[in-house]
Amino acid sequence: MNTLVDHIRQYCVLNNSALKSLGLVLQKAELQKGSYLITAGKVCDKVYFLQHGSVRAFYNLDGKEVTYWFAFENSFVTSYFSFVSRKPGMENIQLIEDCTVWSITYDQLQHLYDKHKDIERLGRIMNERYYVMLEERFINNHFKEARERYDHLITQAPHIVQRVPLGYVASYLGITQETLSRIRGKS
Amino acid sequence: MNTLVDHIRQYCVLNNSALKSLGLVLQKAELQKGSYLITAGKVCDKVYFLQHGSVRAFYNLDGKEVTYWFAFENSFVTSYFSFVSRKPGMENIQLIEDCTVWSITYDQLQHLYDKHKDIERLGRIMNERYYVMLEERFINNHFKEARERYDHLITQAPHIVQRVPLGYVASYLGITQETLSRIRGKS
DNA sequence: GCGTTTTTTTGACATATGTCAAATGAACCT
DNA sequence: AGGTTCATTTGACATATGTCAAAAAAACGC
Repeated sequence: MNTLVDHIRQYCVLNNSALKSLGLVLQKAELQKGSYLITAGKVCDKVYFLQHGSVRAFYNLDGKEVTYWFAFENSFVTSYFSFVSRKPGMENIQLIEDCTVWSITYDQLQHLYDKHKDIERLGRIMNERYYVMLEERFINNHFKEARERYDHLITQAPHIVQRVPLGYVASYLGITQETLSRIRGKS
Repeated sequence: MNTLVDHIRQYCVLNNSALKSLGLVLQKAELQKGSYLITAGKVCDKVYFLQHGSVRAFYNLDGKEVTYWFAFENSFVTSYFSFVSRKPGMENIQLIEDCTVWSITYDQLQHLYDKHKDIERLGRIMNERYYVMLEERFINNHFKEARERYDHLITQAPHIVQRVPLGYVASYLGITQETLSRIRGKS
């Protein structure tokens, strides 16, 4: 759990009482490549912290799997829309590699929010940070050509290309696998 | 200020003490079409609540203005990245119509966060909601064709097409003005 | 109402990306 | 090592969208 605590410290400092409450509810799990954290059509009931491994989130769009983000060690993972709105989501989150995760349920988290102002603050700040990351991604993808998006990816997040099958990466960049293959061939 | 208070009530309930503190720091302003709330290269120091009117946010990319979102009455507006990270941003926010706005500075807001758990919670919940909205937009734009994006826009947010010049809408959809014009011609 | 400016549409053509099918290459299992 | 599966590349062609220039339409000021 120390990796998680270290990670949280980057966002804000929690007092000991908050840390202790958090420690009491966190559940550790080791999961296998290919299994799912969340599947479409269900209400997402947990937030996960990824200690080791990687996952992808994908939609089914017109019968095709459309991967739209990845997460790696030291990040939080959930089906954001579903978790926040308490409605069934459209997304699936699947392990790309074997993972070690820590999880907390929605009710547990709300209880921590009520009980500890520090944790409410942590939630507020984390939401801010994750918003900024999504915004950056949005701007990059929306206004640049496929080639530029790929170049940006290999400089900003080379681990994605290294650890993720090409088909998923293409989908992530919003292009077909063939186009990505051709872009790579010319670099 | 009542519109703002009503709006906030959609997210969560504030106790009277928090509401009073909020009322003490909010500044009202009437601004003219064409003027700017925020310009590129500066650290954004305020969050605005838009009571009347509309604004657009745009980047300068290779000498071209690229509009990437709009806001209308009853919504919050800021240069999210810059406001949160306290760094200069790349974005400009300009009034499309005359506006009535309420504003609060970064320091004032942090002070309210410290003083009132209710307001910390409001911040946390608002961040969640705005994240979900951005995510929805991201998914729509990233994985659908221009035509579908436009159709989605006129059903989900017809006021945008009605109140905003076509060039800005095209940019928002990630296409050129000519392409948008042709799409409209065929519907 | 009339000229001026801004916004939107249209045309001709260039380019980027998608689609489908097949070939190649890599990983995996026994 | 050989066969099987899965991942990636290549080819030929279709289509969507961009670019540049000009025309048409709408909004604006006097």
